[in-house]
Amino acid sequence: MPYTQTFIQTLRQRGYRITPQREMIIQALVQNERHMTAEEIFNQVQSLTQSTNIATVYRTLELLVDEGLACQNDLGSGRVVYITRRHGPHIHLICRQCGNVIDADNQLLEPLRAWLHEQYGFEADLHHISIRGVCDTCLSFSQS
Amino acid sequence: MPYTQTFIQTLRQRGYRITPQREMIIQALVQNERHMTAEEIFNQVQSLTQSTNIATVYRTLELLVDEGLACQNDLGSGRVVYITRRHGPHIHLICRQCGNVIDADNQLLEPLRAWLHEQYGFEADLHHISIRGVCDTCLSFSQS
DNA sequence: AATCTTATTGCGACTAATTGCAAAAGAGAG
DNA sequence: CTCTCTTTTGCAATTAGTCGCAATAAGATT
Repeated sequence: MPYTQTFIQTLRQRGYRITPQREMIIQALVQNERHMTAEEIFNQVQSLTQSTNIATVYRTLELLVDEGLACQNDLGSGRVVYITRRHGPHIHLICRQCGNVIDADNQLLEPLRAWLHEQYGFEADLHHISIRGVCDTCLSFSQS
Repeated sequence: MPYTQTFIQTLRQRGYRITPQREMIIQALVQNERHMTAEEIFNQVQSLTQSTNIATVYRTLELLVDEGLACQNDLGSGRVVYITRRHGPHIHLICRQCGNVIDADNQLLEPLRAWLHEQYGFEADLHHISIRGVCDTCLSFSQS
């Protein structure tokens, strides 16, 4: 609950209007503390009140991402997932053969981030990054 | 032309059947030597023969990606683009505010690739990677 | 509390991409 | 060349996500 309020205060301070819809969407995302699809969030909000629309969920999530409060990730499931930035940063290694997702440590990204900033003035969002490839298991399969 | 044939031979060797549709799709992708959407490829193939379907284009492109012959990238335009892996590797820096795409050098990715392989046995596909963030111009805007 | 301005919402239409399934066709064997 | 087996295709339906626009409602002002 308190973190939900922090979220809402931040948005208010930045000049955005706080609507019941936005409150409920943020609450769903904060309380679950995991990757969620827009539809999962929509269903949770829907169970509280009928007056919500999937388009509003998408728009609110887009706002949170744009404001740097949430991360958006395509984990290859055919649906984009969202999570708050409160969650510790990590790399998602997505196997393009079996579809498995491995969570890797992201310490190696620090030099990359620094370099991109230095060379291109680009503030990279490496908090939750997805990298595609082939996993251990699938590699040994194709060798045998 | 010769590279198209190399492509086709590789697929044949791996047990895939070569159809006129696949040949034309591969040819379009190889000859253009740039990022292309599925629809662009479809239109080019369509101009050669009517007997093609957009679903086949998507399925063929998916095959090329799975077989490591092409790269798939979401550059934030709302449409996924494809390019052959013959093209030199690089990083796409996508600004989440203005949508601009900067092409960066990818030399810094080598240590990351080596580390992912060592630690997780994961063969990362860092050939054409997309990184989201905020660009130079948009950063200085928000500061002023 | 009433009014005003403008951001936000809901709706329906639309787009990009995927999927299930029957029909078509590639490639190997005879 | 024909037959057979299995992959691939085309089609139509479906899904995830976006967009334009009129109606609604935050939040500031009085």
